[in-house]
Amino acid sequence: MKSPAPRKSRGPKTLKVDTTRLLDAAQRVFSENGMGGASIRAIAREAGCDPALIYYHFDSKEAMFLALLERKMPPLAVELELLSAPSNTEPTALRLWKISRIYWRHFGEDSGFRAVLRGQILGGTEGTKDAIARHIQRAAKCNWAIIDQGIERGDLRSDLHTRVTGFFLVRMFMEIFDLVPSFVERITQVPVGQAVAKAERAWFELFWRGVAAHPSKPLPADLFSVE
Amino acid sequence: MKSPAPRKSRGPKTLKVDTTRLLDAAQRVFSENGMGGASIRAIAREAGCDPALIYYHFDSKEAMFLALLERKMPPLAVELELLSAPSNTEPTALRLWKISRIYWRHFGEDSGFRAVLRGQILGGTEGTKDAIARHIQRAAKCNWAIIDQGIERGDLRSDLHTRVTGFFLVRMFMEIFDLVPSFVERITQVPVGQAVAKAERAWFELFWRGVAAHPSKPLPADLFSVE
DNA sequence: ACTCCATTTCAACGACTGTTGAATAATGCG
DNA sequence: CGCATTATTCAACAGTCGTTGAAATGGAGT
Repeated sequence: MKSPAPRKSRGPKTLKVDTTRLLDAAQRVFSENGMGGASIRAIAREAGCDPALIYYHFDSKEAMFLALLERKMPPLAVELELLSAPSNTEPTALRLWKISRIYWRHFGEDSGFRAVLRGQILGGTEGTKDAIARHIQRAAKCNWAIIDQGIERGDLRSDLHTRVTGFFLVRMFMEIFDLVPSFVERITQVPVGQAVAKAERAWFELFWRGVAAHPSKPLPADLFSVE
Repeated sequence: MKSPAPRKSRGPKTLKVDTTRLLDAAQRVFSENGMGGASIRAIAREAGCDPALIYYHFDSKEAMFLALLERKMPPLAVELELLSAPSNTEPTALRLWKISRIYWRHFGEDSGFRAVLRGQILGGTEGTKDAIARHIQRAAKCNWAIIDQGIERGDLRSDLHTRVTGFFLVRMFMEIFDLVPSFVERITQVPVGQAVAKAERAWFELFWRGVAAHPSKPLPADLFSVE
């Protein structure tokens, strides 16, 4: 005997499912499942509603991704813009390290979202790629400014190519977040524990020696305790 | 009036479709479309046969990917093992640079395949992840050996962490191959042209300053013309 | 000539995808 | 109360995917 189809009641629920709640669900699903498993149906399940409801709030899946991007990226850029203000006279090494802390706070635990972002940069629609580029450029300009100011202040080598140097700094941090967990477990057989944190510091020290005008001068003592 | 279904003849064709031919097709499709677009049907189309034939030669799509991996990785490892032999007395900087040339020869133009590999490392089945880890480890050991020998010979800083340093060197080259084309076009608005080659050299110079025991000693003059 | 085997195609299965149109229920307003 | 609006669900469409079982074909061996 089949039970007579326990249909959910239609019409507005007491707990309204609005745009924000859908984006929260989308973010969780993206973060955990990455692009592959992030289907409309999975997001709807996470939000506790029907897949069709998503199309009441968004024009398409792509539009939802863009809305999520619009929600996640500007706060990152705002922090970076604050850090990169020319009036900021903190040591250049500290500012560069803070760049990575900011990226960590906004993207560190979102490995799935990073994977989606990467996938869309490489193979999204033109509209999506343009939107991503605009957001990344806004953040990247801050990194470039910090590097340029570092050169002007005599802290960084004057023969650096600003843009490619910024790319190196940030991308390697992202790679560490993404891949070190897998590599540590399966390839190096080093205890997982603090592997990511150790790799971050090793990378920053290497980077600093590579870009500093006077690499033998010691880094600020409490640099790596900055949150 | 529908034409009477121009069926292909069954049975062996004059041009036999064997394992090699299927792997060739798979490699082309992986390279261009990445994992997402690399369906069994697309590979079959590329090989000029029916999708079902693939299951005559391979147990599953995963098995085909593993076979492709088995065909692509060992030649890379062999080249690296030759380069990392302790009897090799070439300058350490040259050996490190040659590492990147080897990776370039084997993976440089295979952006789709790199993407697939990355995806499988992060989200493949346990069997696939193990197989990939075995291959990567074999190659990575060579890089570690070169770095260790560089330290012993006094060319590299003695406080380097071998494994993480090797990770940095290779991963950044891969990132450059993958992302610089997109970034150059959409974010930096620098002419594309030789951007990847320039980034490669900028990265190697930064890396070398970061790891060398005496970074002020000039690099071998003709380093970057090595193929 | 007949049989057997290796190779190839066909047709379908079930699952999943993004998306849409219609039906339905709760709410706010006059 | 009646009505329009808003929020929600249902059922389906057309497409893709990996995979499978059965049928067909050509050639080799006897």
